[in-house]
Formats: sequence, C-alpha cells, structure tokens
Amino acid sequence: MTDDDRVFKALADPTRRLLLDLLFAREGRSLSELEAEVEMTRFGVAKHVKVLEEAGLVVVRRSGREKLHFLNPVPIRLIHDRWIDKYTERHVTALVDLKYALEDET
Amino acid sequence: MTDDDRVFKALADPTRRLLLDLLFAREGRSLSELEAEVEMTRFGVAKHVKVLEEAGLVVVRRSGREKLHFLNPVPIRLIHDRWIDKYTERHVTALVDLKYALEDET
DNA sequence: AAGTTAGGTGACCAAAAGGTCACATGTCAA
DNA sequence: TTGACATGTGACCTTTTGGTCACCTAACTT
Repeated sequence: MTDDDRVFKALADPTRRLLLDLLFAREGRSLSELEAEVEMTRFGVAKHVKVLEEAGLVVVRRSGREKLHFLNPVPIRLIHDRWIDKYTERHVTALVDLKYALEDET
Repeated sequence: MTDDDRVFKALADPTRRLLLDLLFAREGRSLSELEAEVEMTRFGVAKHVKVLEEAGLVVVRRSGREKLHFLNPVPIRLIHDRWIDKYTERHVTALVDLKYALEDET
C-alpha cells in the first residue's frame, strides 16, 4: 500500500474524521480521552487511531503510560496541492468564501 | 450518507484518484476517453465515475451522445479548510515547500 | 432503416473494512 | 507487591466495496 493510499483510506471513515476534528480542536489528547468522546468500544477507537498514525495524519508522543496524540496537517495540504494548482487556487478560494458568506446570511 | 462522507469515500479508491488526475491534466474528457486510460472494463470505470459525480468531485456536461467530465476542486478545498486554519496554513505551506525543494535536489 | 457508437442498469461474487472480544504488557500509586 | 490504570494484539464475524457480466436505451452515420 502506498503512502497516499493510506492517507485517503484513513480519511474514508467518519469515526476517524471525528478523531481528527477532536485533535484539531484540542491537541495532545490521550487515547483514553479520545475513547470517551466516541460511541464505540475502546478497541475500536484504538484501531482507528492506529490507522491514522500509519497514515501520518496523527503523530504521537509518549508520556509515562500515556500516549498523547497530535494532528499533522501536512498530508492534508498535499491532497489540496494535488488537484488545486496555484493558478486556480484564487478562484476556488473566492468560491468557497462566497459559499461561507451565503451560509452566514441565513 | 452525508455529503462529506461521499467525498471521502470517493477519494478512497486509487482508480478514482487516477481519474481525477486525468481530469486535472486535461478537462472535458468523455467516458470513453477515460476508459481508454484505465486498466479495467468499461463498466468498472463507469461505476467509478458515477461515484465521483455523486460526490460532487466531477461535474458533467452532455454534448450529443457524449458525456464530458470536469474536475470540481471545491470539495477538495473544503477538506483543506476543515483541518488547516488560516493561522497554521503559513507554517504548513512552508513545510511542504521545503519538502518539494529537498526532493528536487536529489 | 440498419449498423455502429456512447452510455446506463441490476445481479452477482470475491475481497476488504469495521467492530467486538479474550487476552496480554507495561506503568503508576499506596 | 498488590491493585488499578493505560494501552497493545490477534482472532472472529458482519457489512461494505470493487469488479465483471448480460442486457438495455439513446444518438450519430450512411
């Protein structure tokens, strides 16, 4: 399995995206902390976290018996750069900003 | 299934990512053109294209009996914005640029 | 009209992924 | 050192996904 395959497969599951959201909101969470936020057994969460690690989307630092998790944004940026070149980036940004603006108005 | 679920699931398959790469390189290809580039039966490719359409990653325009395909970069941009805020974007960009620079040197 | 070309549908099967559990290791605290 | 806490592993089953095929409709060409 290639690197980018691991990244995309890791992102394909909603539970794993939720875990990334949690780490985006507050980094340095332990595995137990993450488990508490997800409706699933401990084992399921641990499995998902492992997939995220192997994809390089999450990096860990050990502290005693705890395992602290951090979001790594680099693979996300590489996805962006794969299909959005510098030239069209400006147009897309404008479009997305417009989308946000319209949603705020409602 | 939610919108973003469709997008991430669509990106999870290597054949579908190849199709996006092809459209990124040159837009407006017909289904037959895409089929010719992929090692798979016509039916398999058509199925993959359908998944990309339903995710909004590809938009189509009909011209007679042909179906022309175009890459839509907006969902990709939204993935980026979900986990990379404006604040850290500069750091990540610098990191990624450094990565490219190092790879060019070899 | 007849033949050819472009594309669409539903069924089917094999492979992969998601989730749970029994069991195991290592770390802290009293 | 005894017990509680944090995490890791491999087996197992169910569901989902990827790919192919037989069969179909619609449009262009001559």
